[in-house]
Amino acid sequence: MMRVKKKIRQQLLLNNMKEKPFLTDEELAKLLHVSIQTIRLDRLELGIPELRERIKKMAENAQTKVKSIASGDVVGELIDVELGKSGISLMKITEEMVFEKTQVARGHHVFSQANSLALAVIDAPTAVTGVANIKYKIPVHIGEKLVAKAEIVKIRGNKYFIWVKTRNETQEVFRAKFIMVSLE
Amino acid sequence: MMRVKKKIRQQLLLNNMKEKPFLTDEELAKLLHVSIQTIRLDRLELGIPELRERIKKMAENAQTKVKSIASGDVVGELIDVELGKSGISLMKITEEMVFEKTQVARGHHVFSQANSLALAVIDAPTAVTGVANIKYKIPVHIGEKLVAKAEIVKIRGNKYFIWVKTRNETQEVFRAKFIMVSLE
DNA sequence: CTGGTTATAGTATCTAGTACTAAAAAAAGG
DNA sequence: CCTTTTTTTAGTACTAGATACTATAACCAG
Repeated sequence: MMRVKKKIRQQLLLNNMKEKPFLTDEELAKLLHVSIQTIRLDRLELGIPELRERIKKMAENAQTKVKSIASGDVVGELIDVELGKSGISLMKITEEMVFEKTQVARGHHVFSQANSLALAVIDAPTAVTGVANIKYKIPVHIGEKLVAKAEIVKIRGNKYFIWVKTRNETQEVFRAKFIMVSLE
Repeated sequence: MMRVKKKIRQQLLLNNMKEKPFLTDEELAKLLHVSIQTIRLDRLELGIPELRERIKKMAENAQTKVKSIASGDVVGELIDVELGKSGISLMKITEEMVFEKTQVARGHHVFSQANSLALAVIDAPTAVTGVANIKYKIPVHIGEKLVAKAEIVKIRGNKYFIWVKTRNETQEVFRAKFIMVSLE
């Protein structure tokens, strides 16, 4: 029944890789009670690269990820902005944005897109959100592309009144009224 | 004038490390036109770890970072939750949350904390945000600790009316009224 | 021109592997 | 039960990218 045992061991190996990818062949060998050579054969068969390569890849991915978060002054992709008037932003709902259970997007992501857009359309050096009135009309799911449209409806002193409406492919899913305040 | 040259070279080395930390001693040696040994002496003096250690650290940081994002079902730290009644959440404003220019927190982070908390206090399997009424009272800066308190004020059918008030060390910085809708 | 700093050279050693060969052990088939 | 095949273990040579250490060369200044 070694044929079964091997498959099971390789499955265990794969699981281990996902959970803790920092183990050397030696440690893995001890963990699975086989020799180092067996581990290496298994890695070869399964196409799992060596520890250093694994770590390297993680570090590389990390770099790009950190960058994309750091440069995340704006949530969503600004498609078109007419400063002081209106703007359009696009955002795709990814795996990280949804609840595992329901695959429904966490509310604050939809909010973040709208809030970022509202901020982007203001023709002022620095501004903060003052008031927001928000309505989530229907839940948004993974994979959906959200298009948010912002329109400045009124400016009074240093206060900007902005409407943002967000649609998915077929209908309006969210709307918000912001009052943004420009500083200084 | 070798004394000056050395300092300059070490400064160059540091800059290189920041920009592209994936270079081996050998590549660095070629880049700075010195021998490998010189590079190693410099690294020793400057306390720069070897390539593999550098990569490892990046990968480790990445993992914890990814985890904290992935497990980010809840934004902020839940200190105390009385299901169906009230809850308290703590969040520290970090570098990534603020605008570079002003060091003021982006509005959606404060919102996210409140929204997550509102969701957490509901005694229902799944719920989404329906409506939110938000007021940012004063801008929040890097390093501040935000304490959000949520209170369920009314339940009508599948609708939960929740107040969230967020304070920093000294005053109230944000308040929100949520209507959350439990699904099914 | 001599002394001290800075740079280079070279060797032994380490880790976590690859690549390869050989042999032992286990399981399956007949 | 014996043979064949599969699986596992053992062992050697070699690699990259280092550390640690010693020795020597180059330079520059007083």
